[in-house]
Amino acid sequence: MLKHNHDECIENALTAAQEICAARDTRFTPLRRRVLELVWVKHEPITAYEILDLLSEGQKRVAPPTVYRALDFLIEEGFVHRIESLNSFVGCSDPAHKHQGHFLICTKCSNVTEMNEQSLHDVIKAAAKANGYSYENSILEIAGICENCRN
Amino acid sequence: MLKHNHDECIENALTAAQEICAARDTRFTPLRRRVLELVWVKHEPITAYEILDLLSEGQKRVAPPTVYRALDFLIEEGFVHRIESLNSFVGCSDPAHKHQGHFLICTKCSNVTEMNEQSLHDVIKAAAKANGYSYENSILEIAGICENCRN
DNA sequence: TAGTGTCTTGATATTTTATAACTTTAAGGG
DNA sequence: CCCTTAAAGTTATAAAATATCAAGACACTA
Ligand SMILES: [Zn+2]
Ligand SMILES: [Zn+2]
Ligand SMILES: [Zn+2]
Ligand SMILES: [Zn+2]
Repeated sequence: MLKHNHDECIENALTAAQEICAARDTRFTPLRRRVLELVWVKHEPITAYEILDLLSEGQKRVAPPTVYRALDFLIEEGFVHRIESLNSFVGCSDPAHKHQGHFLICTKCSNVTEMNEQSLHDVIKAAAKANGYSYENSILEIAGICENCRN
Repeated sequence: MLKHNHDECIENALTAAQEICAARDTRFTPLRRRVLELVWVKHEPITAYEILDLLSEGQKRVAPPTVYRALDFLIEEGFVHRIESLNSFVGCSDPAHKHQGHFLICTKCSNVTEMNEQSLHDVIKAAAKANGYSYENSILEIAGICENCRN
């Protein structure tokens, strides 16, 4: 992840989510907002139980369903993606357009880059069709070393 | 999965594994053989605990590490792939050449088709490079409906 | 404003998936 | 046969996710 103002980064994500929910008439409750914020605070994949720990700081410990339900909502709305190979979650870089995320994962620094490339989607859909399958969705998670870490 | 003689299917997988291990001087023990057989018996992804149950039939119940260690070996040797999105395991369709598996998963019948297409690998590697990442490995799991189930 | 239905969150318990750590057994080389 | 190492057994626990029921918040309307 290149240098950036991360506070602004978080703020943008929260504002975008707020607006999208208003437009869709879905409820961006304080809890959901807080969980989305926590997903963004760490600019890396975060696990449900890490979120749970952060959420519990300075108050009665929350239970797992609280976190999982909020994550379900955020994923459903397209604000968060799940990284299957890491049992973790990341904020979506393009929440305005619901989509399936395709990811690059750095095995050194754990940073994740989301690829929003139509051509990649097209190739994957074509592969499904070529093998006689209809296409519903796909997960693509590429492990490698990011540019920063190679220098 | 099209009609086929599944007993033969299993037998082929076991024979191939046996020969590859002999060539590599790795140990294809009775337990590992049995676990590989169980992975193949169900021509669908199978979970570690399903294997555990089958393995325990008619004898003292085996413990999880027994299964997970056998699976680790089989994956390492390239005889089995893990399906991340299902926490499950499938036999590899081309064990002679170690590789990363790319899969089509039918959401109706749960059948899985392994794609061994170089062009797909090339596109994925190119996507990594285009985003500044080196390539180590990748998982691609496409969900859809197979040809059989659509008819 | 009280009643009603729906969505959200809280709370408790349990299930599912996976690994750590240590012991015992088996295999292979001299 | 002795020694070393790899494999399998054993016990316990960690990590990830879900089921179920209760309580609260909210909006609609009667
Ligand atoms: Zn996204
Ligand atoms: Zn990196
Ligand atoms: Zn394969
Ligand atoms: Zn099918």
